[in-house]
Amino acid sequence: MATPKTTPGGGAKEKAGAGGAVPVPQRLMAAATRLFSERGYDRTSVQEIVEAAGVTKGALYHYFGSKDDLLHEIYGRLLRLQQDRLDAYADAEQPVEQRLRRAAADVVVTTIDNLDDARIFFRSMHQLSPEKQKQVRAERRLYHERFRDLVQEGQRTGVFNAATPPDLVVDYHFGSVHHLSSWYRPDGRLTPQQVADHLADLLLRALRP
Amino acid sequence: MATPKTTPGGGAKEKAGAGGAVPVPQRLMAAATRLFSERGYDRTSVQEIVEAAGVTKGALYHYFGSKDDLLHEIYGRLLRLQQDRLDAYADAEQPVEQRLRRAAADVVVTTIDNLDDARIFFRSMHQLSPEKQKQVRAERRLYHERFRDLVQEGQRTGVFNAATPPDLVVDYHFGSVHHLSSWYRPDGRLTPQQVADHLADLLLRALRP
Amino acid sequence: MATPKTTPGGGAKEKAGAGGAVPVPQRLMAAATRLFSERGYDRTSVQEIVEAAGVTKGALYHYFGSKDDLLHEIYGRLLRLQQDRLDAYADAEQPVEQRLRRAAADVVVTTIDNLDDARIFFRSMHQLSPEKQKQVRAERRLYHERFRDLVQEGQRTGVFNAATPPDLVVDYHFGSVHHLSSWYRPDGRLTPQQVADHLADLLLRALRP
Amino acid sequence: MATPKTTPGGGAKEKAGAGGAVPVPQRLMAAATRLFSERGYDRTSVQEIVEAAGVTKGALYHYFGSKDDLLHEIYGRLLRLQQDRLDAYADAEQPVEQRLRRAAADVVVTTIDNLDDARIFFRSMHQLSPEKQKQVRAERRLYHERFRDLVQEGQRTGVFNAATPPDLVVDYHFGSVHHLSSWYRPDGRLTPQQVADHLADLLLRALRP
DNA sequence: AATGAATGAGACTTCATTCAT
DNA sequence: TATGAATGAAGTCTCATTCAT
Repeated sequence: MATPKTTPGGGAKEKAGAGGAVPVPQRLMAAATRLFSERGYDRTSVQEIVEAAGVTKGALYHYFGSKDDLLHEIYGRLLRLQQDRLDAYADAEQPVEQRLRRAAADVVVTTIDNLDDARIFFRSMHQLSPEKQKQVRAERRLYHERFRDLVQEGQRTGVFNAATPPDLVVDYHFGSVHHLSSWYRPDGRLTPQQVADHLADLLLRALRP
Repeated sequence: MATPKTTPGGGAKEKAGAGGAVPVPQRLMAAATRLFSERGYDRTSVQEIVEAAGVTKGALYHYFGSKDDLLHEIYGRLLRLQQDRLDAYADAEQPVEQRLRRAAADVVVTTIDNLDDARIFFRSMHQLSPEKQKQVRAERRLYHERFRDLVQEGQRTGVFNAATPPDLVVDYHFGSVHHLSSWYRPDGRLTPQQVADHLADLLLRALRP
Repeated sequence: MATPKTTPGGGAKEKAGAGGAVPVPQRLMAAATRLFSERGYDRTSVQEIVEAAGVTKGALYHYFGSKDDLLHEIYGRLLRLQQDRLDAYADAEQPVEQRLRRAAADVVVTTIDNLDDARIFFRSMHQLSPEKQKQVRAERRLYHERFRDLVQEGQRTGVFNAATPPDLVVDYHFGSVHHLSSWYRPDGRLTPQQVADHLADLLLRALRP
Repeated sequence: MATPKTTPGGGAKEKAGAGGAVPVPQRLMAAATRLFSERGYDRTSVQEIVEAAGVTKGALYHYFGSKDDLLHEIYGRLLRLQQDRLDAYADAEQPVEQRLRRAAADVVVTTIDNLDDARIFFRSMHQLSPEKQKQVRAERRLYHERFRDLVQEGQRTGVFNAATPPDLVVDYHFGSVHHLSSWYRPDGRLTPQQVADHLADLLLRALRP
């Protein structure tokens, strides 16, 4: 694998002259994200991606080792984003109740803001190559555990109802987060923030002692 | 299109002589269900299905109009099952609190009992042909509305907290139901009934006034 | 892999009506043999093979699992032929001198008669998949050993000069056999039988005590 | 086409400062030789060659006009070497019997010492461009004829058996030389010199009157 | 009721080579 | 002297479906 295949889009070399020209790797990622989200990974051909990005197949394979790699990059982008945000909320100096509420609401807003990524995530994960899947799952587990620790802390300190196993509580909340990409429409009645507040409320109410 | 393609497996014509032989359409459905669940709809070839069912391609196309039809049948099977059960719980003569709790728990157990069907449902819906997808969505909406009406009834009568829009409550719960196929393992610590009770508890607690 | 992929061309079902129609698998083998010999395995595309055979790519992959399989079949055909003939000569009731001479001459004639197969054999063996290569090598080794045993027998009984290790004698002779496909031209001065007699003479003279 | 493409590696311009650094053209030739021998010409990509040599594609195309050129260079190197050695042996002041024996043995040792080159030679010649192939064949013919003249001389003077056409004798011997790259292993029981002596013995014995 | 040979379009990927820098 | 992004053609193989039997 040639060098550029590792961190596509990392460099800042843009086409001279065209001030706002978006670099090829980014164009490819954007096209792939939209298409994967619209019609699914398997139903999107490499040909369609490169046409949408305005490049040739050779260019795609210059930057990405495989179609699978594109999917992996999309995952990585979302995972890093969400992990960073969760860490920030979890590390805050606040009562656990507030930390959990904010983290729970934030992941909803972030998911809605990146609804294409999210839809791809929940729908196409099993289409990743086994080894990449393993890697993604491992990162996902870290995220889950961080979230679970918040629940656990609240239960231990008596702030939350301890009747439900904390792992199950996390899956409960993330079920509703995953589900967002199935029903949320940007033109619907509720803003992302409103949805987030409602879902966080439901979670916190469910955890009241 | 030959006659049997309309309601495959409906008739009881089994291979003469072989008392317990499973009819071909059922064998095909079972094989397709397992394979679609394991590796996804697009990654399962018709050839693999017929091999797993022990028949030939001609036989499949004798009973089903297309690969797509198999998927549609799996959906129909699950949808009918869940709609029937929900109707029974919703029509019961009990306080709305109990009716909702039982319906919410039951759909969890039913989903776990049919985890392959459920996984296919949440993962491959967008691979159905547009018209079949429309039909499935319409049936799904009926189901959703029936469930929502229970929530609404409780909110109207003051039994449930009315702070959250009832549609959102339904999506909240069904998010966690969909998510089951991503994490539930039959060999895990919790039985289906225990998971169902926990999730119903969380829902009911979230709805406390 | 579907059934027909195992022994292509085994069945005798020919196109009704066309009395002398050659079955598809044979047509494919013949086209592949000619093309592989002419321009090498890697330089021959599947497209070219099916065009030469007058069928479609789908048909090729119906009968053969891969391009590699075609090559393997060509090998199998030649190996079986040569092994059978060597066995017949080696088992004959004759002095070892005559048995070796006849076997040595026969393999020359057979090689010339199947010069395309032979050229493919010596040129493209390393393009077989590793496991098929292993299998071919094993069969080849049996052939080599059978031939070597003849040399050894003559050396033990004093009929042949024992100065050279018998394995080396075999490689010596088969080197010249392999080389035939590099220089022999059907329109040259010597008939296959004449070449065979000369090469067998050289071998036998080299083995004189 | 830039100047250096004609005689790559001929100049002695090495990287200033790095005393023992091997010049780029040589590094490329060495890498190509190893890879072509290991996996064949067509199966070796330009990318692999430049990676193995530690340079980039641009560098390769700076020194060589094409991938094909690399192959041609390898041929040229071996051909020049062998022609020079044969000339030396053939011109020696010795009885023809000794001159032939020494030449025959020497080509065996030289071939074993350059087994990668030899393997490439006998396996990938047909992958050269037609015109380069013609050129190589012409040089090869000169070599063959020089060798044949030795045989002929011996036959004319009665030192060798004249029963076999001299061209055939040459092909006979060179068949076994070509074949070396198929079976000789450096870790085997026989040293290059021993193999050479055995093969020369066989040839000379086959030529006894 | 069922077979299985055959189709033909389209899938992902590789690669030698060029060219602006 | 050397880079490496980009090309574009060609490569092997898969697959849902049809149809004569």
